[in-house]
Amino acid sequence: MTVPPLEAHLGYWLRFVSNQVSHAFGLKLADRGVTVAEWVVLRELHGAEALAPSALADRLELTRGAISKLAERLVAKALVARAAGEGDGRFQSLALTPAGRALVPELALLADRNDAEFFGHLSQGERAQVEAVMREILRRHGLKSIPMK
Amino acid sequence: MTVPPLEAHLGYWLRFVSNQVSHAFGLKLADRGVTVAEWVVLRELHGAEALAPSALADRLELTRGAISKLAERLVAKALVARAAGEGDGRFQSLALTPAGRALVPELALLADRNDAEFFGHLSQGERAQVEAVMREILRRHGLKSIPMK
DNA sequence: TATTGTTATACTCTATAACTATA
DNA sequence: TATAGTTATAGAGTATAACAATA
Repeated sequence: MTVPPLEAHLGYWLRFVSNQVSHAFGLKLADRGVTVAEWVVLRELHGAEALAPSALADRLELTRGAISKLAERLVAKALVARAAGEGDGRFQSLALTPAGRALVPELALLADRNDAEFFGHLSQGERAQVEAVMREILRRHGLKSIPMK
Repeated sequence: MTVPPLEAHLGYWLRFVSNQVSHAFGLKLADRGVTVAEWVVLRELHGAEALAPSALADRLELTRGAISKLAERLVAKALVARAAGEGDGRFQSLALTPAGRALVPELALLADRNDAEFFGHLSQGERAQVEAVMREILRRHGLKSIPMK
């Protein structure tokens, strides 16, 4: 029986490259004391006044438990502050602290730099095509909450 | 200061899609009692009589410790057998058991199916282009040991 | 009862470092 | 001393499930 090699699967290549890219980014972020998952939360909070943990969980497609743990770490680092939500007492509110708000643009530069390192050699067209393919895959799989802008 | 959204980075899309693809594959493999990392080791061993842990570590770009742990799990599942290497007594030899050898083609079908689910809608040309982009990135970053076939 | 959030637990994946055995 | 391998430890990332508070 003929077994296709690992490299026959596009999923293999994607996983390999994605791991490299994320790992390299993680090393850059580590200098600033945050992880990739934490960066994603910080960036998401930067776009809003405040968000409830459940709203974050929805947007990032993580469980509430996972968000809770990430939030705990970010609060410990004084980058995020917790507050009681208004009205319905079950809701919490997560918002960037001034330190967190100041940090996000710096981390964004690291993200830019990392992307440039791995994808900078591609033409605009190539980048757009890869992005289009990825968006289409997510769309087909009914993945919600990706801002299609 | 304007901060680019997460979606401005190709690395973000890659990570998102790659995680989805790997997770879906992981669910399929879980039915057969193996993980994605274990599958990669099994597939690698399928192409050879036997391999030393250090050879596997080189090919898969993992540490010897990581390989040791994966091998331990695969041995516990009776899919891989350990033997003493010949000559130099420091070397071990890892090889598929008959059960392991029989399982690999079945897992390969799952890999085919998973790839088809996520990438089947792409044209041959699109698939080839994405793969070419990924290979080029790995090449530029001096990543060794990817069989360029 | 249903929902929000936290906490406890667990597992994969991976790394680093200490250690053993062999060379 | 150098190399192959194992083991111990750790931490990120994530999930599920049990639980508390609120509705």
